[in-house]
Amino acid sequence: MPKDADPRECSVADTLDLVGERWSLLVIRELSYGVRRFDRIVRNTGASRDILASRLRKLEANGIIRRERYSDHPARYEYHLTPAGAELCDVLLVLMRWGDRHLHPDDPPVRWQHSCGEPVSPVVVCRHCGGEARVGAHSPTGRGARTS
Amino acid sequence: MPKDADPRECSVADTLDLVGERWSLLVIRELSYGVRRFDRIVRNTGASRDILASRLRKLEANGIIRRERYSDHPARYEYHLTPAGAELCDVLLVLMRWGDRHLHPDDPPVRWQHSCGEPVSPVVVCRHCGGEARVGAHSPTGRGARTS
DNA sequence: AGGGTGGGTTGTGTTTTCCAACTCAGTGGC
DNA sequence: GCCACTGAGTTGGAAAACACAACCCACCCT
Repeated sequence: MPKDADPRECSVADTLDLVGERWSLLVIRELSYGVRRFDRIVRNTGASRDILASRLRKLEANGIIRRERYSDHPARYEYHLTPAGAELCDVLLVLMRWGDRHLHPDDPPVRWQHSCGEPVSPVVVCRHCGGEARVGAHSPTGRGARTS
Repeated sequence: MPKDADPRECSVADTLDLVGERWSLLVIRELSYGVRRFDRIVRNTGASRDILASRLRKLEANGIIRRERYSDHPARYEYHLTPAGAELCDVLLVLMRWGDRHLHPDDPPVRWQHSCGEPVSPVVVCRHCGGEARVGAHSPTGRGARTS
């Protein structure tokens, strides 16, 4: 951190401290697809095995994933999302939507079917009024709200 | 990339290639707060100056931010979100909500006031039916949809 | 006995990132 | 004129993160 830094207090930054390193969100993506085993996660993400091992440890330490033994002798584990981890799927969905729109406008690599029968097309809305929400639409308040 | 890797085709991964490096999303956060100048972004994010310079170049090259000269002699620039960049604010909002819930349950560092008068509390919904959307609720289809 | 799978760890490089210090062209004070 | 300050970077050297093949161990199958 440079000496002249005075970082904004911010939940975005704090969340990224937990899941913002390379591969972490892709691990969560794999778990959300139902892929639970080390080797499969390596194959599907492209992360190297040592880094993946360390990411899994960190995510587990922070209560985002849970390790479950499915065999003793030899010890074998599967990884699952905790409820807190599952809430991060929102983030994936919004990232996916941006990439679908801006990087694959004609053929999204994956579609999720929503319970309404349509492919999911996620929007972020205000839970109070249902209107679209966007950072910057109005002014922020609170400890981290400085605008310069 | 390990030899046995066969990474999933995925818009999440492709989006993270553009904005997933450390500091990139915090740069976008600062621009969304109306902070536009190099030194202020350094101060508010805590990124080092060289890394910030390289992130700004990359984001500009990918059409997420735009550089605008506000002084000649000496040349001085401000940074702005492009429309594509502004759409990434959704991601920030969802990350912020997760951090507010799980890391600052009692006192969120920042609140955004929505046009309805309430503080914004973002939810991700399906644009077709308005119901809550979540990855994993139903099965994926498409080129990147394998579940093992 | 030989090969394959699962879940890692180790050793050894390569690449990023960090941070202070420096630059260069103005601006404001006195 | 002289000094300090600001803005927007760039540079050099050290530290941290990352990559990748190779190894390990214990089962399982044939």
